[in-house]
Amino acid sequence: MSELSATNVSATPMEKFQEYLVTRGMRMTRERSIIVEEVFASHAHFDAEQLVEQLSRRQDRRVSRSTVYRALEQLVEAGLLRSVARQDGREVYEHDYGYPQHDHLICRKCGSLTEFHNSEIRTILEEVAREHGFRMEAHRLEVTGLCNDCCRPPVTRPEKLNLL
Amino acid sequence: MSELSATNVSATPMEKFQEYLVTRGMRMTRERSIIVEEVFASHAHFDAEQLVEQLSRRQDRRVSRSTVYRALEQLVEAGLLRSVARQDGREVYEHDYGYPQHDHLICRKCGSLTEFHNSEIRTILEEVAREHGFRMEAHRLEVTGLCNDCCRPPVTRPEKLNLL
DNA sequence: TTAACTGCAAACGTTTTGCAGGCGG
DNA sequence: CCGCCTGCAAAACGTTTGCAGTTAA
Repeated sequence: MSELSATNVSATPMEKFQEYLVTRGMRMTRERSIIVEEVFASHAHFDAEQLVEQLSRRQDRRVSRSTVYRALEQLVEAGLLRSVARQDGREVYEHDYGYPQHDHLICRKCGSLTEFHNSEIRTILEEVAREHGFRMEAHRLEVTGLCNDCCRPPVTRPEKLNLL
Repeated sequence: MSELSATNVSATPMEKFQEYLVTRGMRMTRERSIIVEEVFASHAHFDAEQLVEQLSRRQDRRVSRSTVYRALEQLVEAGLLRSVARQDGREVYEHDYGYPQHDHLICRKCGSLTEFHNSEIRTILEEVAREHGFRMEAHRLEVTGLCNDCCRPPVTRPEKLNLL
């Protein structure tokens, strides 16, 4: 029962981060708590730049870019966030903690990021890892192509109409 | 039969690149051919920096960093290379043309990159894409964790031997 | 001949870092 | 009060780009 804290799955992100910090002699500062609050206020994908901008609109306190980058690294390490893709040269993050495992369809044209869930993939990867004596910790699967909206060919009209 | 060149799968990488270039009014220069030669001389994964360094050791001609970056983009576009992962902030490339589809196990400790093949994954992704009306063009699957060698705990010797 | 290509150096955008002062526990 | 944390500015990093001269076709 002494391991309860280590396996507690019902804690809030803030509590989980707190736990991560204290077990490493680190501190829950005002800046870190603001960042966690902001990050978990919505479920959207985001990159460092977007987070910096969102934070700059808050009135409670300014958080510097450096602190944001440092916190993102810690949140990933703590298992609260994961980096899921790279877009326009920036790392894209999303909630990891308390959010079901999934992967992404990335449209190369409009940049849209669509989540999909398929449990077989994880099963296959576990088997593959076992075969290779590899201890899998995470995976990142980016499926690129054209989304439903961008699939439609650039021709505005079918050839048939040109018969006239 | 007029489409032979477009569907020719037995051409060498050099020939295929040549074809890509001419159909776009581009030219097969000395630099580009040296790069293709160097890239397809071995089957190892590499990044731009490594390629630049390899090329700098050649005696036939110096190829600038800019030209390397420009060529890498073209080789990916031509379907000869694909970027498979990102390591230490650098894009990692490997042969795409004439090489069976596969994914990678990436050790976060030693950085080793192990290929594995699993045809089910592709099948699943095709199905997922269909369900979402997504036209899949490619996928990138990075499985991170600890490789066989790095799995073993950091203890250098069993406690037993310390009994003496 | 001429337009695509190259090397150079400088620019670029993201991310990291050294440091002096601030502040949590 | 110790030492972790912050903001700042500057550095670092991989990559891209403008340009003037070079070269393939």
